[in-house]
Amino acid sequence: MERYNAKVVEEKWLRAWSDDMYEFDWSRKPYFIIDTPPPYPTGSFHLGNALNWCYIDFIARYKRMKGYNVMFPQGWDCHGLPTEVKVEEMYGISKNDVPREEFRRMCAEFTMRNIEKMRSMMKRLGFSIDWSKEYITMLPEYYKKTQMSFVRMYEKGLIYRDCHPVVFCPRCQTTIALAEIEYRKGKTKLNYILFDEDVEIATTRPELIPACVAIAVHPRDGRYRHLVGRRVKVPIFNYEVPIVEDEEVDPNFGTGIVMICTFGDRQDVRWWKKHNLPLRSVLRKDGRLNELAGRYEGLTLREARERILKDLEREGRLIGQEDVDQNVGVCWRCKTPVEIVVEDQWFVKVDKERVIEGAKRIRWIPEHMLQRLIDWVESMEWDWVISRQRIFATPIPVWRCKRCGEIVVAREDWLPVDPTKDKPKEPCPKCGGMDFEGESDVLDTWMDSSITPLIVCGWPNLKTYPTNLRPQGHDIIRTWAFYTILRSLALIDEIPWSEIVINGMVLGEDGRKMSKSLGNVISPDEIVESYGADALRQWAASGVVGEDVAFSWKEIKSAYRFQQKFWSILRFVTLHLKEIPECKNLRDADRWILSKLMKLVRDVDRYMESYRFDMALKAIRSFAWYEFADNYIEIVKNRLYSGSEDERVPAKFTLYKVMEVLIRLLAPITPFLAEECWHRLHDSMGVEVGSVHLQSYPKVEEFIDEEAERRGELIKEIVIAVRRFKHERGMSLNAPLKSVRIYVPIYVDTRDIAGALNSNVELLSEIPDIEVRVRRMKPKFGIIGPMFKEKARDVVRAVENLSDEDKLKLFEGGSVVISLDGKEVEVKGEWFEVEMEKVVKGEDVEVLETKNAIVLVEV
RNA sequence: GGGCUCGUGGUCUAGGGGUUAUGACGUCGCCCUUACGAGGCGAAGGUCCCCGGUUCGAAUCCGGGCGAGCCCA
Repeated sequence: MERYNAKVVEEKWLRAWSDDMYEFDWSRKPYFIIDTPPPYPTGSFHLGNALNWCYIDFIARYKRMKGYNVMFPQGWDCHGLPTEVKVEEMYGISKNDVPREEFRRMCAEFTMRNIEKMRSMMKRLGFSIDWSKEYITMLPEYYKKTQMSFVRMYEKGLIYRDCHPVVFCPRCQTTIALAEIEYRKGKTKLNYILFDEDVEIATTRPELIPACVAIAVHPRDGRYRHLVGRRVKVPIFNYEVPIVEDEEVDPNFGTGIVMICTFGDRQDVRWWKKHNLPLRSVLRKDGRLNELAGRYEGLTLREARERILKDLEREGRLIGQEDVDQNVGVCWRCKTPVEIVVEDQWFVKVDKERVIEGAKRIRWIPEHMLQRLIDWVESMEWDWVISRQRIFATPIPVWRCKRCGEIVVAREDWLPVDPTKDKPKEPCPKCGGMDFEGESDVLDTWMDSSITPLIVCGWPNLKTYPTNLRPQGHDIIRTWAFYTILRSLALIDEIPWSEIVINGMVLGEDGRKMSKSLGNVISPDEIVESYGADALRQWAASGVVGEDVAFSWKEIKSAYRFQQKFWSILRFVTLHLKEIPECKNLRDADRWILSKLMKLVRDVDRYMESYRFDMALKAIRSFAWYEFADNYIEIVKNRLYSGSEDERVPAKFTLYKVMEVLIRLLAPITPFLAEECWHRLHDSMGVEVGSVHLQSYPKVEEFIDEEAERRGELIKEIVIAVRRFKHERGMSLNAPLKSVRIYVPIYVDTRDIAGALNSNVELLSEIPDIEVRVRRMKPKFGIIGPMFKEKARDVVRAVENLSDEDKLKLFEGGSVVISLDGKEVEVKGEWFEVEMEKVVKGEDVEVLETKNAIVLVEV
């Protein structure tokens, strides 16, 4: 195979590799356990996932080669709104149109199909996942544990039920957590509305007038001091509300008088609590107004807004309107503006201090990502709402006694349960009643996915803890990372991972977020199709962990090109290998590259250890391409082709050694290329080997040799200088030279220099006697022309005829006096561009100077 | 509005007090050199965002601007 065909090679190894290569084994330590974040089975494994998984795989393969027993599990976080929404769309139904069971089945089926699609892409990309550890959160053996975690936290008093304002999505008809709100910039109208005859309020939410419970002004707002304590009538609805004062009213916004509703936004909630105001909930669970809204009952908020504004206008109470910018909170899933309602819900207590303290005990990479978590936790105002009014989710294992109202939580040995179908196995502990109502609310999906580190370690019978590593994106620090830390601390009083590696987002080629609407989405399939998985993996490695990376076809192409180069290096090497060569008679050049190879191993190992895959790959690439291929191989070619046996063997050994090490260094990053090369290399020597992925990582061997490196650098320097000289002379690079004499400060092996230059090489024992001579004086006619006009040529000729001494004077910036038509004229050095050359007195040789050597070449 | 990150040749990027600032892509010139022309050799191209400060010395450290991105309000 002359060219490296990534597609053919990769597909071959996908067939050849078996899954058990990567199987984790509890009986062998040391462990390295990765808490893979289970992706949501959307059906497509996008480039962002690919980046994240590449990082995981680099680490997993590296650690495995370093002797760790690595667990790289794969899970699927199935439950949740997105699938419900998709299924509703697909079947053209709403969740309530079919029985719960049926709806769940539809979601589960859809999810399994999606998982299958994503699995195959993950396999195609060569991830060393231990599929025997796969878990699927919607299956009973998993959600049983989710329920168990609920029960345990409930028993510890960390979960409670309460009536509290929560965020509600009217479209999805469910509660959502604070973390699930997104903010959208938008414009809206600020409405000036007259209450009574003299109180002019400004509001962006006129539709919430029926929920108005107070009016507020700033305490030091001189305009309205007299209003405080008064009561005003709410227009249209004609009930009275108090006027209160509060520091947080912005006197500069609108009229400086605001209406407090239950609830327009989170500020309303704060005021409502602080001023102990009554509750007027006007929103029904279907997102429409209820009976408190009087004649607007049954309307959606949007409809009500229009009607109310119209009615206000008719009554002469709508005094004015103006455009304002506003950021509206929307549901992360469907982008519908969210509302705040008060509902009986289940909450998880958030112990901010504890989470922050725990998070600080985890090593964050990059470090500054910890700050994001801290900022988020510190800004949390409410506990975590975990109940959802949906279907496809883990049921909350709780019943209410119909007789006495007692809450009955399932016992662990009853799990898994679905309280909408199953009954408690004991009578009500309080009143002995047997009639129960099962909880129909279900758990937030994060309740499933925030116990994954526990699950992979066998919880509740933990085999080890914490896990070593959580790799994930920075977009889900406030959700996934936060919830997982919280739950791990709550359940077993231990942090979930000792390290967390954060990956950036993948941007489109234009540097903007990848999105369908921008049309800059690239799928892993496209890349794999034309360049293969290894090229994609190299692209992933080329960014800095934690920073956003723009996708780039250029990077993919240069990765592909490196593969070709590496392949061609391998071909050259195998051309010269028939058996494993002995390590003997090493010459300077061999010792030099081997020493540099060992330093490469040392560096790459450090880079991999600190997750600097970009540095690791870069170091490997430039060593392979520039040091090994361009220099070492060029230098030893002559020895390989026409050297004696004693000269050839050490070169062959070196080729073999360098190649063998490079392949292993590459294995975690480009597993396919490495595997193919590993086998080709050993095949050529007639040696049977196992997979490169079961080998150990290269170690720094005894080849480091500073002295050899100095000599090798000299050899390289000299060869490069003479090759450049030949090139400038238009000579072919293998053209022989009459003689090459070298003066170097230390002894150096001339065998390979002679070979590479195809000439005799002699070492000089003394510094040659070199002097500088002006080779050519190129007149700057732009200066000389205007000065001397038609005499310019004569000036130039006169200068050309000057003695070497005078020319040198011009070169040094001085001036010389010449005679022109009998007159004396001063000529300045700056009128000429002077080209210099170095010569050895009395000899016709070229003098080449390099950093550490003087080379005399005779053509 | 707050927090975090970042501003380096045309583009992307490394470095993070000390000779001449790294590399890649692109551009230009030369080369059929027994692994590779998707290659080799070489060249051009920079106010290291701006203004101050610390220092013998700042692209680098500090302060302040300006700009970008992300996260959050």
